[in-house]
Amino acid sequence: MPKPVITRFAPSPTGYLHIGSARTALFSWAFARKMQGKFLLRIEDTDRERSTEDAVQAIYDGLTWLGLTWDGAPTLQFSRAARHAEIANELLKRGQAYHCYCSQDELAQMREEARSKGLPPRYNGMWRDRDPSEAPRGVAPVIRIKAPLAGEIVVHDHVQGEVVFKTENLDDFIILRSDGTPTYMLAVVVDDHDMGVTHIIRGDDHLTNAARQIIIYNGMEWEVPEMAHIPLIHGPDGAKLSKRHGALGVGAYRQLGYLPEAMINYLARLGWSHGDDELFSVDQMVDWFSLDGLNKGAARFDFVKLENVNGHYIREAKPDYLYTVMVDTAREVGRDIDLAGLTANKDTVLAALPELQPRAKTVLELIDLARFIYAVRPIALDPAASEQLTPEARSMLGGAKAVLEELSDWSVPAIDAAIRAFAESRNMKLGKVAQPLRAALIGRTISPGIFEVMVLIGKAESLARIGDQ
RNA sequence: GCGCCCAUCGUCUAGCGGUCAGGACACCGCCCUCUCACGGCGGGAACAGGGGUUCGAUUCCCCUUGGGCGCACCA
Repeated sequence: MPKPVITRFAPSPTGYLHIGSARTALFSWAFARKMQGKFLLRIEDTDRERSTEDAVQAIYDGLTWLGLTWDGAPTLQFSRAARHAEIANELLKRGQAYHCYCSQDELAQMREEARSKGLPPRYNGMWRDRDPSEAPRGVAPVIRIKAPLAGEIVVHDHVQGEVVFKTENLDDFIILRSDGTPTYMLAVVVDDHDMGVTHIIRGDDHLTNAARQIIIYNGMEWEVPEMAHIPLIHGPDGAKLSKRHGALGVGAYRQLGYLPEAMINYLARLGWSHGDDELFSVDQMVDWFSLDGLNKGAARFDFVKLENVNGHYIREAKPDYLYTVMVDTAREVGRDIDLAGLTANKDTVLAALPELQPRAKTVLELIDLARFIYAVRPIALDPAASEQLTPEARSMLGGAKAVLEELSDWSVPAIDAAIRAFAESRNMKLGKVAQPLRAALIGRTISPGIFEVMVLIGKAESLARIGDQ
Protein backbone atom coordinates (compact mmCIF):
# COMPACT_ATOMS: atom_id res chain seq x y z
CA MET A 1 0.00 0.00 0.00
CA PRO A 2 1.67 3.25 -1.11
CA LYS A 3 1.49 5.99 1.46
CA PRO A 4 -1.19 8.60 0.86
CA VAL A 5 -0.20 11.65 -1.09
CA ILE A 6 0.10 14.92 0.77
CA THR A 7 0.74 18.13 -1.15
CA ARG A 8 0.87 21.67 0.07
CA PHE A 9 0.60 25.24 -1.06
CA ALA A 10 2.90 27.58 0.82
CA PRO A 11 2.48 31.23 -0.12
CA SER A 12 3.95 34.11 1.79
CA PRO A 13 1.35 36.70 2.76
CA THR A 14 3.13 39.77 1.48
CA GLY A 15 0.58 41.02 -1.03
CA TYR A 16 -2.33 39.69 -2.98
CA LEU A 17 -2.65 36.09 -4.14
CA HIS A 18 -0.67 36.24 -7.36
CA ILE A 19 -2.25 34.60 -10.36
CA GLY A 20 0.86 32.49 -10.90
CA SER A 21 0.69 31.27 -7.33
CA ALA A 22 -2.94 30.40 -7.84
CA ARG A 23 -1.98 28.19 -10.73
CA THR A 24 0.65 26.46 -8.62
CA ALA A 25 -1.98 25.91 -5.96
CA LEU A 26 -4.32 24.51 -8.60
CA PHE A 27 -1.83 21.89 -9.72
CA SER A 28 -0.98 20.93 -6.17
CA TRP A 29 -4.63 20.71 -5.30
CA ALA A 30 -5.56 18.74 -8.41
CA PHE A 31 -2.81 16.22 -7.79
CA ALA A 32 -3.87 15.66 -4.20
CA ARG A 33 -7.50 15.27 -5.21
CA LYS A 34 -6.64 12.94 -8.05
CA MET A 35 -4.55 10.76 -5.75
CA GLN A 36 -7.23 11.00 -3.07
CA GLY A 37 -4.67 12.50 -0.77
CA LYS A 38 -4.55 15.70 1.20
CA PHE A 39 -3.88 19.26 0.14
CA LEU A 40 -2.46 21.37 2.95
CA LEU A 41 -2.07 25.11 3.26
CA ARG A 42 0.88 26.76 4.96
CA ILE A 43 1.21 30.48 5.35
CA GLU A 44 4.87 31.42 5.25
CA ASP A 45 4.74 34.47 7.44
CA THR A 46 8.23 34.40 8.86
CA ASP A 47 9.02 37.72 7.27
CA ARG A 48 7.41 39.80 9.98
CA GLU A 49 8.13 43.06 8.22
CA ARG A 50 6.19 42.27 5.07
CA SER A 51 3.52 39.84 6.21
CA THR A 52 0.06 41.28 6.74
CA GLU A 53 -3.30 40.05 7.96
CA ASP A 54 -4.96 41.35 4.82
CA ALA A 55 -2.65 39.31 2.67
CA VAL A 56 -3.45 36.17 4.64
CA GLN A 57 -7.12 36.86 4.13
CA ALA A 58 -6.56 37.44 0.41
CA ILE A 59 -5.04 33.99 0.17
CA TYR A 60 -7.98 32.36 1.92
CA ASP A 61 -10.46 34.31 -0.19
CA GLY A 62 -8.70 33.64 -3.46
CA LEU A 63 -8.39 29.91 -2.92
CA THR A 64 -11.95 29.67 -1.72
CA TRP A 65 -13.27 31.57 -4.71
CA LEU A 66 -11.45 29.22 -7.05
CA GLY A 67 -12.74 26.25 -5.11
CA LEU A 68 -9.29 25.07 -4.10
CA THR A 69 -10.20 23.94 -0.64
CA TRP A 70 -7.48 22.81 1.70
CA ASP A 71 -7.57 20.08 4.28
CA GLY A 72 -7.33 20.90 7.96
CA ALA A 73 -6.34 24.18 9.50
CA PRO A 74 -3.66 26.23 7.75
CA THR A 75 -0.21 26.08 9.28
CA LEU A 76 1.24 29.42 10.24
CA GLN A 77 4.94 29.08 9.79
CA PHE A 78 5.95 31.77 12.24
CA SER A 79 4.30 29.90 15.06
CA ARG A 80 6.70 27.04 14.51
CA ALA A 81 9.88 29.05 15.03
CA ALA A 82 10.82 27.13 18.16
CA ARG A 83 10.63 23.86 16.29
CA HIS A 84 12.81 25.25 13.53
CA ALA A 85 15.43 26.38 16.03
CA GLU A 86 15.27 22.95 17.61
CA ILE A 87 16.20 21.32 14.32
CA ALA A 88 18.97 23.84 13.70
CA ASN A 89 20.46 22.85 17.03
CA GLU A 90 19.97 19.19 16.27
CA LEU A 91 21.94 19.73 13.07
CA LEU A 92 24.60 21.44 15.15
CA LYS A 93 24.73 18.46 17.48
CA ARG A 94 25.05 16.11 14.54
CA GLY A 95 27.99 18.07 13.22
CA GLN A 96 25.99 18.99 10.13
CA ALA A 97 25.95 22.67 10.98
CA TYR A 98 28.09 25.21 12.80
CA HIS A 99 28.12 28.66 14.34
CA CYS A 100 29.41 31.49 12.23
CA TYR A 101 30.46 34.77 13.80
CA CYS A 102 31.04 36.79 10.66
CA SER A 103 29.89 40.38 10.68
CA GLN A 104 27.94 41.96 7.82
CA ASP A 105 31.08 43.84 6.86
CA GLU A 106 33.13 40.69 6.65
CA LEU A 107 30.47 39.05 4.50
CA ALA A 108 30.30 42.05 2.20
CA GLN A 109 34.06 41.99 1.90
CA MET A 110 33.95 38.27 1.17
CA ARG A 111 31.48 38.80 -1.65
CA GLU A 112 33.49 41.67 -3.03
CA GLU A 113 36.60 39.56 -3.05
CA ALA A 114 34.89 36.71 -4.82
CA ARG A 115 33.47 39.07 -7.38
CA SER A 116 36.84 40.56 -8.17
CA LYS A 117 38.19 37.08 -8.79
CA GLY A 118 35.28 36.36 -11.08
CA LEU A 119 33.87 33.81 -8.67
CA PRO A 120 30.31 33.54 -7.49
CA PRO A 121 29.60 35.55 -4.34
CA ARG A 122 29.70 32.76 -1.81
CA TYR A 123 30.48 32.29 1.83
CA ASN A 124 34.01 31.00 2.16
CA GLY A 125 33.45 28.71 5.11
CA MET A 126 35.79 30.58 7.41
CA TRP A 127 34.02 29.39 10.56
CA ARG A 128 33.28 25.93 9.27
CA ASP A 129 36.12 24.21 11.13
CA ARG A 130 37.17 26.86 13.58
CA ASP A 131 37.09 26.08 17.22
CA PRO A 132 34.17 27.78 19.03
CA SER A 133 36.65 29.10 21.59
CA GLU A 134 37.91 31.50 18.96
CA ALA A 135 34.54 33.15 18.82
CA PRO A 136 34.60 36.88 19.35
CA ARG A 137 32.92 38.04 22.55
CA GLY A 138 29.51 39.59 22.37
CA VAL A 139 28.72 38.49 18.86
CA ALA A 140 25.53 36.50 18.42
CA PRO A 141 26.32 33.80 15.85
CA VAL A 142 24.18 32.45 13.04
CA ILE A 143 24.00 28.77 12.30
CA ARG A 144 25.16 27.64 8.89
CA ILE A 145 24.59 24.28 7.28
CA LYS A 146 27.68 22.26 6.50
CA ALA A 147 27.26 21.65 2.80
CA PRO A 148 29.22 18.75 1.38
CA LEU A 149 32.51 19.90 -0.15
CA ALA A 150 32.59 17.40 -2.97
CA GLY A 151 30.16 15.39 -5.01
CA GLU A 152 26.83 16.41 -6.32
CA ILE A 153 23.26 16.92 -5.27
CA VAL A 154 20.70 15.47 -7.61
CA VAL A 155 17.15 16.75 -7.68
CA HIS A 156 14.84 14.08 -9.05
CA ASP A 157 12.18 16.26 -10.51
CA HIS A 158 8.92 15.08 -12.04
CA VAL A 159 8.91 17.95 -14.49
CA GLN A 160 12.53 18.85 -15.05
CA GLY A 161 14.01 15.38 -14.80
CA GLU A 162 17.33 14.75 -13.07
CA VAL A 163 18.92 18.06 -12.25
CA VAL A 164 22.50 17.83 -11.09
CA PHE A 165 24.20 20.45 -8.93
CA LYS A 166 27.87 20.23 -8.09
CA THR A 167 28.26 20.83 -4.39
CA GLU A 168 31.09 23.24 -5.04
CA ASN A 169 28.49 25.63 -6.33
CA LEU A 170 26.53 25.49 -3.12
CA ASP A 171 27.84 27.34 -0.10
CA ASP A 172 27.19 27.00 3.60
CA PHE A 173 24.00 28.99 3.74
CA ILE A 174 22.44 30.26 6.95
CA ILE A 175 19.67 28.21 8.51
CA LEU A 176 19.21 30.09 11.78
CA ARG A 177 19.65 33.83 12.10
CA SER A 178 21.56 35.48 14.89
CA ASP A 179 18.27 36.39 16.56
CA GLY A 180 17.35 32.73 16.67
CA THR A 181 14.72 32.83 13.92
CA PRO A 182 14.88 30.36 11.05
CA THR A 183 15.58 31.24 7.45
CA TYR A 184 13.21 30.20 4.71
CA MET A 185 15.43 27.33 3.66
CA LEU A 186 15.26 25.67 7.07
CA ALA A 187 11.63 26.45 7.81
CA VAL A 188 10.44 24.96 4.54
CA VAL A 189 12.24 21.70 5.06
CA VAL A 190 11.21 21.28 8.67
CA ASP A 191 7.59 22.13 7.96
CA ASP A 192 7.31 19.96 4.88
CA HIS A 193 8.76 17.10 6.84
CA ASP A 194 6.60 17.61 9.91
CA MET A 195 3.48 18.05 7.83
CA GLY A 196 4.23 14.78 6.12
CA VAL A 197 4.36 16.32 2.66
CA THR A 198 5.05 13.64 0.07
CA HIS A 199 4.98 15.78 -3.07
CA ILE A 200 6.29 19.30 -3.35
CA ILE A 201 4.77 21.06 -6.34
CA ARG A 202 5.98 24.63 -6.71
CA GLY A 203 7.36 27.19 -9.15
CA ASP A 204 10.65 26.43 -10.83
CA ASP A 205 12.15 29.54 -9.28
CA HIS A 206 12.72 27.15 -6.40
CA LEU A 207 14.62 24.59 -8.41
CA THR A 208 18.03 25.68 -7.20
CA ASN A 209 16.68 25.99 -3.69
CA ALA A 210 15.69 22.36 -3.91
CA ALA A 211 19.34 21.38 -4.01
CA ARG A 212 20.06 23.41 -0.88
CA GLN A 213 17.08 21.96 0.89
CA ILE A 214 18.17 18.45 0.09
CA ILE A 215 21.34 19.16 2.04
CA ILE A 216 19.18 19.80 5.10
CA TYR A 217 17.10 16.68 4.52
CA ASN A 218 20.31 14.68 4.27
CA GLY A 219 21.71 16.28 7.40
CA MET A 220 18.67 15.13 9.34
CA GLU A 221 18.52 11.85 7.46
CA TRP A 222 14.98 12.65 6.45
CA GLU A 223 13.40 11.26 3.35
CA VAL A 224 13.34 13.82 0.53
CA PRO A 225 9.81 14.33 -0.84
CA GLU A 226 8.97 13.91 -4.50
CA MET A 227 9.32 17.18 -6.34
CA ALA A 228 7.78 18.86 -9.35
CA HIS A 229 8.99 22.32 -10.30
CA ILE A 230 6.57 23.91 -12.69
CA PRO A 231 7.55 26.77 -15.01
CA LEU A 232 6.52 30.29 -14.15
CA ILE A 233 3.97 32.30 -16.08
CA HIS A 234 5.35 35.06 -18.25
CA GLY A 235 3.79 38.22 -19.57
CA PRO A 236 2.74 38.68 -23.21
CA ASP A 237 6.23 39.93 -24.04
CA GLY A 238 7.93 36.88 -22.63
CA ALA A 239 9.37 38.66 -19.64
CA LYS A 240 8.43 37.76 -16.14
CA LEU A 241 4.79 38.36 -15.44
CA SER A 242 4.48 41.73 -13.77
CA LYS A 243 1.66 43.95 -12.64
CA ARG A 244 1.78 45.68 -15.97
CA HIS A 245 0.84 42.40 -17.64
CA GLY A 246 -1.76 40.62 -15.65
CA ALA A 247 -0.06 39.69 -12.44
CA LEU A 248 -3.11 40.88 -10.66
CA GLY A 249 -4.36 39.29 -7.54
CA VAL A 250 -6.97 36.61 -7.92
CA GLY A 251 -9.49 39.01 -6.43
CA ALA A 252 -8.87 41.45 -9.26
CA TYR A 253 -9.97 38.87 -11.78
CA ARG A 254 -13.17 38.39 -9.90
CA GLN A 255 -13.77 42.12 -10.04
CA LEU A 256 -12.99 42.12 -13.73
CA GLY A 257 -15.89 39.75 -14.23
CA TYR A 258 -14.22 36.41 -14.74
CA LEU A 259 -15.94 33.27 -13.55
CA PRO A 260 -13.94 30.98 -11.26
CA GLU A 261 -14.62 27.96 -13.45
CA ALA A 262 -13.19 29.89 -16.41
CA MET A 263 -10.12 30.88 -14.43
CA ILE A 264 -9.51 27.28 -13.41
CA ASN A 265 -9.92 26.04 -16.95
CA TYR A 266 -7.67 28.69 -18.42
CA LEU A 267 -5.00 28.38 -15.74
CA ALA A 268 -4.99 24.61 -16.02
CA ARG A 269 -4.40 24.86 -19.73
CA LEU A 270 -1.44 27.15 -19.11
CA GLY A 271 1.36 24.69 -18.58
CA TRP A 272 -0.64 21.53 -18.42
CA SER A 273 -2.45 19.58 -21.05
CA HIS A 274 -4.44 16.47 -21.64
CA GLY A 275 -4.13 15.91 -25.36
CA ASP A 276 -6.11 18.43 -27.34
CA ASP A 277 -8.73 19.02 -24.69
CA GLU A 278 -9.41 22.71 -24.21
CA LEU A 279 -12.64 23.13 -22.31
CA PHE A 280 -13.23 20.96 -19.30
CA SER A 281 -14.74 21.12 -15.84
CA VAL A 282 -12.74 21.05 -12.64
CA ASP A 283 -13.88 17.52 -11.96
CA GLN A 284 -12.83 16.45 -15.42
CA MET A 285 -9.44 18.03 -14.87
CA VAL A 286 -8.91 16.27 -11.58
CA ASP A 287 -9.82 13.00 -13.20
CA TRP A 288 -7.32 13.59 -15.99
CA PHE A 289 -4.60 15.15 -13.90
CA SER A 290 -1.11 13.76 -13.75
CA LEU A 291 2.33 15.25 -13.32
CA ASP A 292 3.26 13.93 -16.77
CA GLY A 293 0.96 16.45 -18.36
CA LEU A 294 2.92 19.37 -16.97
CA ASN A 295 4.99 21.39 -19.41
CA LYS A 296 8.63 22.30 -19.05
CA GLY A 297 8.53 25.66 -20.79
CA ALA A 298 7.14 28.87 -19.40
CA ALA A 299 3.79 30.00 -20.74
CA ARG A 300 2.67 33.50 -21.54
CA PHE A 301 -0.45 34.92 -20.03
CA ASP A 302 -3.01 35.74 -22.69
CA PHE A 303 -5.97 37.87 -21.70
CA VAL A 304 -7.68 37.34 -25.03
CA LYS A 305 -7.84 33.62 -24.59
CA LEU A 306 -8.95 34.00 -21.00
CA GLU A 307 -11.82 36.14 -22.30
CA ASN A 308 -12.76 33.51 -24.80
CA VAL A 309 -12.85 30.81 -22.16
CA ASN A 310 -14.79 33.08 -19.86
CA GLY A 311 -17.28 33.79 -22.65
CA HIS A 312 -17.77 30.07 -23.03
CA TYR A 313 -18.62 29.64 -19.37
CA ILE A 314 -20.93 32.64 -19.41
CA ARG A 315 -22.85 31.13 -22.30
CA GLU A 316 -23.07 27.80 -20.53
CA ALA A 317 -24.11 29.22 -17.18
CA LYS A 318 -27.59 29.07 -15.72
CA PRO A 319 -29.22 32.54 -15.60
CA ASP A 320 -29.93 32.45 -11.89
CA TYR A 321 -26.33 31.59 -11.14
CA LEU A 322 -25.12 34.38 -13.40
CA TYR A 323 -27.50 36.80 -11.81
CA THR A 324 -26.08 36.21 -8.36
CA VAL A 325 -22.59 36.65 -9.74
CA MET A 326 -23.66 39.88 -11.38
CA VAL A 327 -25.05 41.21 -8.13
CA ASP A 328 -22.00 40.10 -6.16
CA THR A 329 -19.70 41.67 -8.70
CA ALA A 330 -21.70 44.89 -8.81
CA ARG A 331 -21.63 45.07 -5.05
CA GLU A 332 -17.89 44.52 -4.95
CA VAL A 333 -16.94 46.79 -7.78
CA GLY A 334 -19.34 49.52 -6.75
CA ARG A 335 -18.60 52.77 -8.54
CA ASP A 336 -20.94 53.54 -11.39
CA ILE A 337 -22.84 50.29 -11.42
CA ASP A 338 -26.50 50.70 -10.56
CA LEU A 339 -26.81 47.93 -8.02
CA ALA A 340 -30.26 49.06 -6.92
CA GLY A 341 -31.57 48.91 -10.45
CA LEU A 342 -30.07 45.50 -10.92
CA THR A 343 -31.70 44.07 -7.82
CA ALA A 344 -35.04 45.82 -8.27
CA ASN A 345 -35.45 44.29 -11.71
CA LYS A 346 -34.32 40.80 -10.93
CA ASP A 347 -37.07 38.98 -12.83
CA THR A 348 -36.65 41.12 -15.90
CA VAL A 349 -32.89 40.71 -15.94
CA LEU A 350 -33.28 36.99 -15.42
CA ALA A 351 -35.62 36.80 -18.40
CA ALA A 352 -33.30 38.80 -20.60
CA LEU A 353 -30.16 36.89 -19.63
CA PRO A 354 -30.37 34.10 -22.23
CA GLU A 355 -30.42 36.83 -24.86
CA LEU A 356 -27.48 38.62 -23.31
CA GLN A 357 -25.22 35.70 -22.47
CA PRO A 358 -23.86 34.97 -25.95
CA ARG A 359 -22.86 38.62 -26.27
CA ALA A 360 -20.74 38.95 -23.14
CA LYS A 361 -17.19 37.92 -22.42
CA THR A 362 -17.21 39.00 -18.81
CA VAL A 363 -19.73 39.52 -16.06
CA LEU A 364 -18.99 43.22 -16.21
CA GLU A 365 -20.07 43.25 -19.85
CA LEU A 366 -23.16 41.33 -18.89
CA ILE A 367 -24.04 43.99 -16.35
CA ASP A 368 -23.48 46.67 -18.93
CA LEU A 369 -25.58 44.87 -21.49
CA ALA A 370 -28.44 44.61 -19.03
CA ARG A 371 -28.29 48.28 -18.18
CA PHE A 372 -31.04 49.38 -20.54
CA ILE A 373 -33.51 47.28 -18.61
CA TYR A 374 -33.33 49.30 -15.44
CA ALA A 375 -31.85 52.55 -16.61
CA VAL A 376 -33.85 55.51 -15.40
CA ARG A 377 -36.30 56.79 -18.01
CA PRO A 378 -36.32 58.98 -19.88
CA ILE A 379 -32.74 58.18 -20.58
CA ALA A 380 -30.57 61.15 -21.21
CA LEU A 381 -28.91 60.85 -24.55
CA ASP A 382 -25.20 60.65 -24.06
CA PRO A 383 -23.84 63.75 -25.84
CA ALA A 384 -20.76 61.86 -26.94
CA ALA A 385 -22.83 59.06 -28.39
CA SER A 386 -25.14 61.57 -29.94
CA GLU A 387 -22.19 63.11 -31.69
CA GLN A 388 -21.37 59.73 -33.11
CA LEU A 389 -24.78 59.30 -34.64
CA THR A 390 -24.88 59.85 -38.33
CA PRO A 391 -27.27 62.54 -39.62
CA GLU A 392 -29.26 59.70 -41.05
CA ALA A 393 -29.59 58.09 -37.66
CA ARG A 394 -30.66 61.37 -36.10
CA SER A 395 -33.33 61.88 -38.64
CA MET A 396 -34.47 58.35 -38.11
CA LEU A 397 -34.83 58.88 -34.39
CA GLY A 398 -37.11 61.75 -35.14
CA GLY A 399 -39.09 59.57 -37.49
CA ALA A 400 -39.36 56.81 -34.96
CA LYS A 401 -40.70 59.28 -32.47
CA ALA A 402 -43.43 60.31 -34.88
CA VAL A 403 -44.39 56.73 -35.55
CA LEU A 404 -44.61 55.89 -31.90
CA GLU A 405 -46.63 58.98 -31.09
CA GLU A 406 -49.29 57.92 -33.53
CA LEU A 407 -49.48 54.52 -31.97
CA SER A 408 -52.63 53.83 -30.04
CA ASP A 409 -52.20 50.16 -29.34
CA TRP A 410 -49.26 49.71 -26.96
CA SER A 411 -49.09 45.99 -27.09
CA VAL A 412 -45.76 44.46 -27.85
CA PRO A 413 -46.75 43.04 -31.25
CA ALA A 414 -48.18 46.39 -32.24
CA ILE A 415 -44.99 48.21 -31.39
CA ASP A 416 -42.95 45.60 -33.13
CA ALA A 417 -45.13 45.90 -36.20
CA ALA A 418 -44.94 49.70 -36.12
CA ILE A 419 -41.19 49.63 -36.00
CA ARG A 420 -41.05 47.16 -38.84
CA ALA A 421 -43.37 49.29 -40.90
CA PHE A 422 -41.26 52.29 -40.12
CA ALA A 423 -38.12 50.51 -41.26
CA GLU A 424 -39.84 49.46 -44.46
CA SER A 425 -41.10 52.94 -45.16
CA ARG A 426 -37.53 54.11 -45.10
CA ASN A 427 -36.47 51.12 -47.08
CA MET A 428 -34.08 50.12 -44.31
CA LYS A 429 -33.26 46.88 -42.66
CA LEU A 430 -34.75 46.53 -39.24
CA GLY A 431 -31.30 46.15 -37.75
CA LYS A 432 -30.26 49.49 -39.13
CA VAL A 433 -33.08 51.00 -37.16
CA ALA A 434 -32.38 49.08 -34.01
CA GLN A 435 -28.83 50.30 -33.80
CA PRO A 436 -29.49 54.01 -33.31
CA LEU A 437 -32.55 53.32 -31.22
CA ARG A 438 -30.46 51.52 -28.73
CA ALA A 439 -27.85 54.21 -28.98
CA ALA A 440 -30.47 56.66 -27.90
CA LEU A 441 -31.63 54.41 -25.13
CA ILE A 442 -28.39 53.80 -23.36
CA GLY A 443 -25.99 56.09 -25.06
CA ARG A 444 -24.00 53.46 -26.82
CA THR A 445 -23.79 52.20 -30.31
CA ILE A 446 -23.72 48.49 -29.68
CA SER A 447 -26.93 46.69 -30.32
CA PRO A 448 -27.76 43.46 -28.52
CA GLY A 449 -30.83 42.53 -30.49
CA ILE A 450 -32.86 45.23 -28.92
CA PHE A 451 -36.18 44.19 -30.34
CA GLU A 452 -36.00 40.64 -29.17
CA VAL A 453 -34.94 41.73 -25.76
CA MET A 454 -37.52 44.43 -25.40
CA VAL A 455 -40.30 42.22 -26.63
CA LEU A 456 -39.08 39.55 -24.32
CA ILE A 457 -39.20 41.70 -21.27
CA GLY A 458 -42.26 43.71 -22.19
CA LYS A 459 -40.54 47.03 -21.82
CA ALA A 460 -42.59 48.43 -24.62
CA GLU A 461 -43.10 51.76 -22.97
CA SER A 462 -39.43 52.55 -23.08
CA LEU A 463 -39.65 52.87 -26.83
CA ALA A 464 -42.21 55.58 -26.45
CA ARG A 465 -39.82 57.61 -24.36
CA ILE A 466 -37.28 57.87 -27.09
CA GLY A 467 -38.92 61.00 -28.31
CA ASP A 468 -38.58 62.70 -24.96
CA GLN A 469 -34.97 63.48 -25.36
C1' G B 1 30.09 36.92 -13.54
C1' C B 2 28.94 31.68 -11.82
C1' G B 3 25.19 27.75 -11.62
C1' C B 4 20.58 25.72 -13.21
C1' C B 5 16.15 25.45 -16.35
C1' C B 6 13.58 26.20 -20.95
C1' A B 7 12.81 26.55 -26.69
C1' U B 8 6.63 23.48 -32.21
C1' C B 9 2.02 28.62 -35.82
C1' G B 10 1.48 35.72 -33.09
C1' U B 11 -0.37 33.06 -28.19
C1' C B 12 -1.75 28.29 -25.36
C1' U B 13 -0.47 23.54 -26.91
C1' A B 14 -0.59 17.90 -29.25
C1' G B 15 3.63 15.17 -30.70
C1' C B 16 7.17 10.93 -26.76
C1' G B 17 12.39 8.20 -34.53
C1' G B 18 8.92 7.40 -40.01
C1' U B 19 2.62 12.45 -39.28
C1' C B 20 0.25 16.04 -45.62
C1' A B 21 3.41 18.44 -38.01
C1' G B 22 -2.91 18.04 -35.15
C1' G B 23 -6.20 21.20 -31.94
C1' A B 24 -7.61 25.91 -29.45
C1' C B 25 -7.40 31.44 -29.14
C1' A B 26 -6.57 35.52 -32.32
C1' C B 27 -6.75 36.99 -37.57
C1' C B 28 -8.97 36.70 -42.78
C1' G B 29 -12.97 34.97 -46.06
C1' C B 30 -17.92 32.68 -46.76
C1' C B 31 -22.66 30.99 -44.61
C1' C B 32 -26.67 31.79 -40.98
C1' U B 33 -29.26 36.53 -39.99
C1' C B 34 -33.64 42.39 -38.72
C1' U B 35 -28.27 44.61 -35.88
C1' C B 36 -24.42 42.80 -32.58
C1' A B 37 -23.14 38.29 -30.83
C1' C B 38 -23.53 32.90 -30.90
C1' G B 39 -23.02 28.95 -34.38
C1' G B 40 -21.28 26.43 -39.08
C1' C B 41 -17.68 25.98 -43.14
C1' G B 42 -12.97 27.31 -45.24
C1' G B 43 -7.98 29.91 -45.25
C1' G B 44 -3.07 31.88 -44.05
C1' A B 45 0.31 30.76 -40.00
C1' A B 46 5.35 26.89 -36.51
C1' C B 47 9.46 22.61 -35.45
C1' A B 48 15.35 29.27 -33.41
C1' G B 49 20.46 28.18 -35.97
C1' G B 50 24.62 24.76 -36.61
C1' G B 51 26.84 20.17 -35.89
C1' G B 52 26.43 15.03 -34.79
C1' U B 53 23.77 9.75 -33.72
C1' U B 54 20.55 6.98 -37.12
C1' C B 55 18.41 3.94 -43.08
C1' G B 56 15.46 8.12 -41.21
C1' A B 57 15.17 13.43 -36.95
C1' U B 58 10.29 18.16 -34.54
C1' U B 59 11.51 13.90 -31.49
C1' C B 60 18.14 11.55 -28.93
C1' C B 61 23.32 14.12 -27.91
C1' C B 62 26.61 18.60 -28.26
C1' C B 63 27.43 23.78 -29.38
C1' U B 64 25.47 28.71 -30.54
C1' U B 65 21.59 32.12 -30.01
C1' G B 66 17.43 33.70 -27.39
C1' G B 67 14.42 33.75 -22.88
C1' G B 68 13.86 32.62 -17.58
C1' C B 69 15.33 31.44 -12.53
C1' G B 70 18.87 31.28 -8.55
C1' C B 71 23.39 33.10 -6.17
C1' A B 72 20.60 37.73 1.14
C1' C B 73 20.77 37.02 8.71
C1' C B 74 13.62 37.84 1.77
C1' A B 75 10.38 34.14 0.97
